[in-house]
Amino acid sequence: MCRNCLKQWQPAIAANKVNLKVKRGEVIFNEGDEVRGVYFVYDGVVKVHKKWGADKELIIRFATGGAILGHRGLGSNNIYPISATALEDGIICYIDLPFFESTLKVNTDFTYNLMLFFASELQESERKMRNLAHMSVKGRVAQALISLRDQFGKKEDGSINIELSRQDLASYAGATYETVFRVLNEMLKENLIKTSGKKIIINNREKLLDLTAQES
Amino acid sequence: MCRNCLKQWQPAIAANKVNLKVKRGEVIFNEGDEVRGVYFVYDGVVKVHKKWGADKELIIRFATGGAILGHRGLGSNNIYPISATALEDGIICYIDLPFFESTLKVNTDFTYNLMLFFASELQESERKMRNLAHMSVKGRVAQALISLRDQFGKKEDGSINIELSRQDLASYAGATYETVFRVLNEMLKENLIKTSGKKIIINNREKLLDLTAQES
DNA sequence: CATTTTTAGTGATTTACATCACAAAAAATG
DNA sequence: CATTTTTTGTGATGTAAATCACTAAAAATG
Repeated sequence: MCRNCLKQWQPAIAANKVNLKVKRGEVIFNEGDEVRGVYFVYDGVVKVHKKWGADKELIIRFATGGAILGHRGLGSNNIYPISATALEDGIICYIDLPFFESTLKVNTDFTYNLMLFFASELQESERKMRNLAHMSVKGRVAQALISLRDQFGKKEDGSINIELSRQDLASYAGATYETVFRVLNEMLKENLIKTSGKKIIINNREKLLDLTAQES
Repeated sequence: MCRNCLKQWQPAIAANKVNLKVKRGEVIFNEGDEVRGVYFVYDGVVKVHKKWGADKELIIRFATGGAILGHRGLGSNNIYPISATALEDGIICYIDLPFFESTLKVNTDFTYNLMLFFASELQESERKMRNLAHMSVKGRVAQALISLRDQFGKKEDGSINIELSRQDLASYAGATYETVFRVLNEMLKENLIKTSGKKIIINNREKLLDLTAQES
């Protein structure tokens, strides 16, 4: 996505970007920080999350391969509304705001694509909002597993190709660790999933989908 | 916002737009409908909402004066993810998708502004998500009242310049009618607000804000 | 490799909120 | 203007999920 621009502009990008190596657990930016630029995830996985109190958080999304980070700080508000933390070692490309803005002005196709990307993110965000408002934890966990499966694919052994801590899974589903733990146990008993350590294998996608669709 | 384009393009807009009169309660489009164009609210108030089951819904936002509607259907997905219903009689301007897309291609400044608008909507949406996940109903109602006050201003008598049914207020706060009703009663007792029919006056904005900020 | 720190696992208890089940008032409708 | 329909007001009851309060296992760290 960083490479969605005019060919003529590429040298300028190369000159203005800064590649950063990040380590597992490293905070890329924090909500409340002043916005100075945008980031692109070159390698690794980054969680985008909103904190709440001392130890509660809600994971908004996971950013990988080429995804833009920190764009929510664009426009009037010049502080980040969310935080970004690396879940594994990776490489992040940083572009400062003035240059990014001129990039947008020059590469209108890029702006157009970015706009479309935002529209789809908005859709996703609103879907999640409704889920939080009206779906049971079990449904939300089912939804979370399916989303993870869709975004990250699966390994040779069939397990979802990302290993989250139970706490992160809970934050992604918008529930507490304990409740998610219990729900996972239920799902195990019902043979919908199989776990081993942090690995999770989806056995019965259909039934999981059913859980996300039911009325209450 | 519909008038954010190049002057040269205005005649084209005038030729392509269709003005629709809508009545209170009229559905402008429904989630699941095929996307054929975008709408702008010229006059009146429109609620943008997601349905859930037979009688549950979550109100995402209220659109007024010049706001765009239905843009979430842009891009790959060609069905509306949300519904839009008029809350009062008003005038809606409709522009079909092909023309809207060419407008975006020609008016790059407009596209840029639209992108910024989406970024801010995304921010707002994610704030609401976190609220739904971690805030009490009381906090969410407080937040809802403040948002309404900020968006619609107040009348001469100090009441919020929009009259919602209790059910709509509940759907906006993401809770049930009964719970919101009780919460409003508490707020009345604590002298944070004053009501008369559907009118709501905010007496103590500070304390309402406190409610939205507290930990649990 | 011993020890601090983090993550996982699990029951008991509490509570915020939804659900149910009504009555009364207000608004819409023929 | 009488009557159906919608919105409002309010208690009683149920329950999903948070909170609390621990033990056990893994990982990280010096």
